[in-house]
Amino acid sequence: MYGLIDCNNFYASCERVFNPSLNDKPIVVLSNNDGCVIARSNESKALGIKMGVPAYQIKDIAEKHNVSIFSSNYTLYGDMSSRVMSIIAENVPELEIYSIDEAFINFEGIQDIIKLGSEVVRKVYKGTGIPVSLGIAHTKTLAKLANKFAKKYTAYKRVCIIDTDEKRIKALQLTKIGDVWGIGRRQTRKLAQQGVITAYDFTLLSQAWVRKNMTVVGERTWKELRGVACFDMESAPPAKKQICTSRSFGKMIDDYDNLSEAIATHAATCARKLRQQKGYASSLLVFIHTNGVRVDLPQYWKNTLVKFPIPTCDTLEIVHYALLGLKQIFMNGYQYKKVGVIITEITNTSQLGLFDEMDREKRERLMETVDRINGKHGQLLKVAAQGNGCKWKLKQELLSQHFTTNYKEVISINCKPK
DNA sequence: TCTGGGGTCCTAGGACCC
DNA sequence: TCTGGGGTCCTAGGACCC
Repeated sequence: MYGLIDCNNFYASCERVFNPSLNDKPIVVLSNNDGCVIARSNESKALGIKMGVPAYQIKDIAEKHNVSIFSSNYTLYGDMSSRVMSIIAENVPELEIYSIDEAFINFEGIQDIIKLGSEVVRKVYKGTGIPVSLGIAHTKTLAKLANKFAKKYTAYKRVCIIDTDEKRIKALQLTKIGDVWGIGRRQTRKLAQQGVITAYDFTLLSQAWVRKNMTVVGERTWKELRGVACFDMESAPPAKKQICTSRSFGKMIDDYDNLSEAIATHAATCARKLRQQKGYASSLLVFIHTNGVRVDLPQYWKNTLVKFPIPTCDTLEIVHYALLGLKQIFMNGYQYKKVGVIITEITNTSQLGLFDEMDREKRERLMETVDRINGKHGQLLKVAAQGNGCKWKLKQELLSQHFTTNYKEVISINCKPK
């Protein structure tokens, strides 16, 4: 049996843990640059605030109902996530971290799954203050479905199991096809033309039709909903094949110097992520573009691929090549909105070059030291080309404290002497 | 005026090889 | 008049996820 455990309204819950006065109050968390809504507490959902709407569109409703609005605080959410995950991992036989707020559990060999599941849910809440829900079933897709029921109906007490065919069919009949894991907007529309409205309708289609019209991807979902497992546990996440870092600017940027600082910073971030997975890259892609929404301004979208002579994970080298790429594509006279770096052709070994003159061992030691210091002190050491980022940084006007990762921002409690 | 960021997988079609 | 067959690799585009 598979379990899918998932944090309820994760980002909103994280904000609440350190600010209990927000319990039972509407909260929303915004995307980077305070752009649009990416997380809502139940109270905000009840107010009709939709996922993904631009922040300015909820201004009125937020004022009227006193909604607390936060910029994304990924440092806090990432740290809370690892606390949640480690508590789960301590209590179950096998865990697959699927996203920042979700994990699959393998319950193979467990006698009383509901008992253990309920205990994990309780322990996570007790240990972190984050409420979680658990769905259990024979396939991952059905476990996802069970999880939705665990969240929706309080009678389940946050744990819902689909362990009989009767329950499975009932759950499928109550689920709209678009809410199934793996069925997106496009397929929902296509299926509606076939008269498919619920997940149950979908399972009644012929396998041949599904295969022909929805490829093997759709066929796997079809099988999983019928109780045939197609997705196994993946405990050690496979190394990434590409690593991308990009950001939109808070304000548009038109000069080369600021653009190059942003590119250098993204390249350095990519290099750090690359070293974390012990990889080496052979090329990178630099891209820059203007704001497509502003049709009144001249538009420019461009990217370029830079090949490395020798695969590397060295920040200094990768920043250097990224800046070479930027030089090739930069054009004066445009208002740039977004830039990024994508590292590609990742391998786990580096083939040394015959004419390579760099002392690679020494540089690897340097990078190890940099990573160690930055790991403790939060990106203290930088390449000079990264600059200070004051002109192109994110818009984050409503940021909460880094309660768990910065000594200066640890929560303080005022105790008045009696 | 204002709308995120980081990934994966699959398929079709073209280039190229023997 | 008539012009093979099988395979790999790469890329772009589409679809999906959180």
